[in-house]
Amino acid sequence: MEWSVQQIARTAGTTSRTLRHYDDIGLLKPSRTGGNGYRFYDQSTLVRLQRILLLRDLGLGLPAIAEILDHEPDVEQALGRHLDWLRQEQDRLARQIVSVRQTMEALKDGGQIMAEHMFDGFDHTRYKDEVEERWGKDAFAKSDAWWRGMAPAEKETWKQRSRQLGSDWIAAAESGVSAGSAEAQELARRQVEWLTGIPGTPASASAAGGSGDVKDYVTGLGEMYVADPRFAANYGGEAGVMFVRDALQIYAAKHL
Amino acid sequence: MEWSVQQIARTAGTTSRTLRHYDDIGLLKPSRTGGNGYRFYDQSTLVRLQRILLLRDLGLGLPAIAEILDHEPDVEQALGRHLDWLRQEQDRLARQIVSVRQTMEALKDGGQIMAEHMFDGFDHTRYKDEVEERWGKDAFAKSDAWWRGMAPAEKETWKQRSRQLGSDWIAAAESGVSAGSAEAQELARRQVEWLTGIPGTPASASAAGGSGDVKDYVTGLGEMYVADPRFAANYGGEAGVMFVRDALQIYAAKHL
DNA sequence: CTAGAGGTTGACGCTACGTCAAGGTCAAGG
DNA sequence: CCTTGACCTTGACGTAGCGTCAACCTCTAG
Repeated sequence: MEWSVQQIARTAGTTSRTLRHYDDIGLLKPSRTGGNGYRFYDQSTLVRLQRILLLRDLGLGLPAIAEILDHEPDVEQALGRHLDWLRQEQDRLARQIVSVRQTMEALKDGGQIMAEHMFDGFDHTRYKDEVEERWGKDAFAKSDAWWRGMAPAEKETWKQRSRQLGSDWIAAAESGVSAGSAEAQELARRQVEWLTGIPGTPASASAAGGSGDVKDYVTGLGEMYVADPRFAANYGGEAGVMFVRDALQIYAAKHL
Repeated sequence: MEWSVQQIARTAGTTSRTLRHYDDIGLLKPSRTGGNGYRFYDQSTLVRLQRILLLRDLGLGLPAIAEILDHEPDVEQALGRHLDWLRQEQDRLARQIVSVRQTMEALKDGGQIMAEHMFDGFDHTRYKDEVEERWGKDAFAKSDAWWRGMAPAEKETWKQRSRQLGSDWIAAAESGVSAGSAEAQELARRQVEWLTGIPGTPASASAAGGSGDVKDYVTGLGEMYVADPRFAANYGGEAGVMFVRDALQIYAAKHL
């Protein structure tokens, strides 16, 4: 008993194109090929096809399926790995769903937010809670008022400096220089200088006088960067933030 | 102020290749192109890039992103649609996870299961609960014993008939003939004949005598096919099962 | 003999870039 | 002036799994 492509395709619930594809990649060869090139399939190939389709429905890729069918003992191990992969995908989707909903809420709160902050990589309000908790409500209020009072052009310049600092840090970290190098220390100096411009922080308060607070503040900042995953994204991954932290620590010990 | 590809790429946290791609597809054109072909970007293009990357991180496709950025009012609607899509994907993954785990458990229970039933498209035990609930435990026990007592070759023949019937139904449904046509009615006859071979069903009990039960049974069978999504898969989708149901109903009314 | 159904082999299309390959451009140093 | 090295350019292939023509045989039934 043997069948043509269409017959097999209908029986198994797939298409002839799929069968030709499986033939091409060597996943499922016809049991016989006629002199006219026609493909014919028998029972054993049909069974193999149905195994393939079952595994495919479970979400496995064709190479993985070939692996399983050719080395049967690995089947449970392979399924286990696939299960892990499926769970990872679900987690990823869960995170994306949260992000999308947060974005939508932010857009509802004020359409302006989008144009001004949400989409330009410098969301000043996003850190409200942390700033308040760390440095007091007063600090955030001052800082916020300062920001809102700024002209758009000034804002742009400010944001630009922030971004430039970030990318310079990344470039330095990737270049492989040490955290104590002159290059890194210069960046640390710029970072502190930049911080001095933000009102409500110990750095700005002591811009003139200079107190021991600043040292702790700068050192603590580095630790905070490392602990908070959002900063990792801005400083080129985990290695990047650790580089920033070390550079700031060394700078604080030497100069503050 | 303008920057080169690499500078923009580092600032925004992406690669120059991505920028060239966005240029190619028209998603993000450089603000200026030098006589030497070099791409240069300014502040506004940088902002646009950052919007693009934000939306990309939310999982949107590039065409969707272009849509949003070019017709801003649609942004929340677009995000809503995207959210729906993300949820659907999560559901799909959830179903796959369940399937994979079931398969793994089935493989643990008896490695034989795989070779004999699980993978050959005729999982006789899969319907145990439904069969018991519908026709009583006795019916399932009989049916199961009958199946287990069969020689492999006989089993193959039986499964073959089942598959052949399935694909013939699909072919008939797709050919566009009506449920009352001679072709469909012949299939219905074969289906009833096939059912007669399974012990423990009203169809087999009355194979000789013929009682009113059979009519109800066959009619009910059609309804069950329609209600159960697993059958839809075997009969070429929703339209397919409806065709089968109608054909069986007409046949039962005429001949039983 | 001629449809018509069904078969074949290419080959492009789709997502979003990664990854060579081959070759200009530009600033700095010998 | 020439070289080196960093940075830029335009192709073009590869990826996963087929869908979808296109152009062209083959077989069967009327």
